[in-house]
Amino acid sequence: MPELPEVQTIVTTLRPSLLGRPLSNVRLLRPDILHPSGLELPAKVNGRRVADVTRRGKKIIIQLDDGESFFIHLGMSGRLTLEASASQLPLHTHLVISLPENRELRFTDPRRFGGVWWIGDDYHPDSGLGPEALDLIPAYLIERLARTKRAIKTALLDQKLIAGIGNIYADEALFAAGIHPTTLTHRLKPDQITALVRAIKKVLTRALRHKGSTLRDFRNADGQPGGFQKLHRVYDREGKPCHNCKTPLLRLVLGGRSTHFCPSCQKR
DNA sequence: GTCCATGTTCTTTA
DNA sequence: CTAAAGAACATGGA
Repeated sequence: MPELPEVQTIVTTLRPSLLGRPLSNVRLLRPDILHPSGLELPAKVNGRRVADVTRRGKKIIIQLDDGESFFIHLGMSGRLTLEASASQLPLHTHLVISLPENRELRFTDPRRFGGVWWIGDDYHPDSGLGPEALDLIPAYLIERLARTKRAIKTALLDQKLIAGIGNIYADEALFAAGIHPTTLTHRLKPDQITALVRAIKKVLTRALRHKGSTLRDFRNADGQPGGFQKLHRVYDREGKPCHNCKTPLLRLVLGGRSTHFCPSCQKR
C-alpha cells in the first residue's frame, strides 16, 4: 500500500491530531513488530507528548517531547489510524496508543511486513536512504545511473537511490517519461533522465493531490481511501488500451515485481 | 488447491 | 570481490 503519496497522506491527516498531545496506555499486542525486540516501549512513550510527525521516504517518524523518536513503516498492508477508543479493534491490530478525548492511534498490519522501529535520540534522516523523490536533481540521477547497469524500473524501486517510490509510481513515472522499463540505466541519455525526474515529480504530486492510491488496503489516518487509482495510466491495466495511443498495455515481471507499460509509447 | 499483492532484506548467482 | 537476480518473509483475496 504505502508509497510516498500514501505515507505523506497519512502524515498529513495524522499530524494535527497528534501534535502536542500526550500519549498513554501503550499496548503492544504483537511484540514481534517492535525493533529492537524486547524494548520497553510503554516506559519510553507513556506520558510523553508528540513534538512532531514527519515523513522520510516511506517511514512515518514520530518525535517525542524528550527528544527521542521512533518510526513506523507500513510494509505492504499496514494501516495507521485514529479511532474512537470504544470502537472494536480490527484483526491484526499490533499496537494501540491512547490519546486524549477517548481516541487512540492504532497500527494494524495483516502481513506484518511493517513494524515499529525505535530510533532514540540519535536520528539520522539520511541513513540508508537516497534523496527524497520530490527533491530529485537531474544531475544526481544522471551521475548515479551511469555507474550501474540494471533495468531502470528496478533502479527506481531502490530506496538507497531514491526514497519514496514503489511499484505503482515507478510504472506511472516511466510511462509519463516515455521510457521502456527494461532500459538499462547506463544507456539512458541525460535528456531522458531529466524527463524522468520531471515525470516522477509530476506523478507523485498529482497522486498527493488525490490523497494516494487505494488498491485494497490503503486508508489515511481518518480511514478514508485515496482516489488516484482512478487516474493510473498503466498500473494494473494490462490488456487495456493506452490512454495516448490505444495500444493494449503489456505486463512483465522485473525484479519479481509486476511491471506495466505501453509497448508503443515506451520503446527501448 | 493456485497465483498474486502498494515492501524490504537476506541469499545465491554471475 | 561486487553487482544483480532470486528467494523469503505472512496473510488474504481472486
